[in-house]
Amino acid sequence: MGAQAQRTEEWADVTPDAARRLLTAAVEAFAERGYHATTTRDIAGRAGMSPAALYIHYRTKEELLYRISGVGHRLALGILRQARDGAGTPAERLADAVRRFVRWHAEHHTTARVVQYELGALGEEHYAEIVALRRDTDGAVRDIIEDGVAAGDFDVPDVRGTTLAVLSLCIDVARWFNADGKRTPGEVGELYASLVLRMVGCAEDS
Amino acid sequence: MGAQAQRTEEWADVTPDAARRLLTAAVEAFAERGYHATTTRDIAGRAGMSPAALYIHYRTKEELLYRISGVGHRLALGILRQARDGAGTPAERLADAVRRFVRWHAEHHTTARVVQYELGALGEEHYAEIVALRRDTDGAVRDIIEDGVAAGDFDVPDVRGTTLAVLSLCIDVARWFNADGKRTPGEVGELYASLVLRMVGCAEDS
DNA sequence: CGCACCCCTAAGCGCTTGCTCAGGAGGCGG
DNA sequence: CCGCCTCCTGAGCAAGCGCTTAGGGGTGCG
Repeated sequence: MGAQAQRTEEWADVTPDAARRLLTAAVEAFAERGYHATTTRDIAGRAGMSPAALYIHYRTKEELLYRISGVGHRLALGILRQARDGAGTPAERLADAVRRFVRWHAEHHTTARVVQYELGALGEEHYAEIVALRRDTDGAVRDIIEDGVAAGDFDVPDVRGTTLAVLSLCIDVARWFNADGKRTPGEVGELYASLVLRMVGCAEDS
Repeated sequence: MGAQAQRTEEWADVTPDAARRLLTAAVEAFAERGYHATTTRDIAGRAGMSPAALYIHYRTKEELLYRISGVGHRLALGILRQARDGAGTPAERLADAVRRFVRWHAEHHTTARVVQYELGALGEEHYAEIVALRRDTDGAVRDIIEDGVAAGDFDVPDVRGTTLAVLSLCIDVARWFNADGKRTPGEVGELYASLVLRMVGCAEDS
């Protein structure tokens, strides 16, 4: 699946068409240069429109970031919750969560970069809303690890610290992953799943 | 040791005094807001000077970032090389490297944030120079892991991937670490050292 | 056809940005 | 006292910023 197909799928429910084109253009630009170094003229230009067209669909440049951040965070949270609530042993569910979470960060690394590294540019209220989503993200991973500890499958002296480390490890994939590199998103997900199982002292590897 | 003492120690060899004040002001500002969102007026203001004073000591705003990035990368590389070339088993040396690398990222998290997350704002030539330093950083960690594998102490199927993951984990400390939080830099370093030993499949924990 | 509606553009406003430049304050050798 | 050197400031320039406004063209409905 090409990047184009990914994008239209990821933002499929954004209408009208021009608003979606502006959103995906903003994702690209923010990921490449960062929010503050991106101009509204650049975004509009990538979408094939004049700078003024942006303000018909979005009130400010910050609103674009907020929309992107919201969609991305809800998607990431959904992935982790689905893994947490799935069937299988805690080890299987943790591996599944990491595999899919990492895979998303690699496959959609442009979106993920904006989602994970540009939240500081959000306005105060929007920032607070996003931070709440991030707490839920943390909670989902912690739940799985606590299940594993309770079942006696994991050996984790510091649950909160280890949760933080696991999430940090996965998130940082968005920073270094390069689509032209030799690792596929699936391979990175597999590697990371096995590393994380080791981090929680899980007896058997999967 | 307070943040002030840390700063004067870290940048002790920058002279004259005004140039050092501007550098530390730039570190603070870049870490808080990011390079592009920081104005030269803000930097000069924090250093207690007029905007024009900045250009007596530095040719551009980018040169400030370059200087900070250079000092930071050389410091980080030094920490890892010292651990690599030290005495002890590969496990001891890897744990030492992670402990001190993470500790530095936590203690100097303002500097580290600039060093690790703002390199995209560097000019082309400066960027290439810094990327070379980062390759050396990767090499130092890989050396230790390869030693452990050769000695039969580590079980690492994918050395390059695991090296990448270990460094990524440590670097990301700069992003989330909060000086007001309940974990001290030393505690985080200790936790991360034990997690990394598990990642490399090291038989005994230290 | 007439007209309202939506989507878009050309032009530009007010402001901030990185950076420059002429000149002033203070120390120091003669 | 002078003249020089170092370090710094006040004022400001050209360019680029986010965003606004007045108006044009296409489409669908009566």
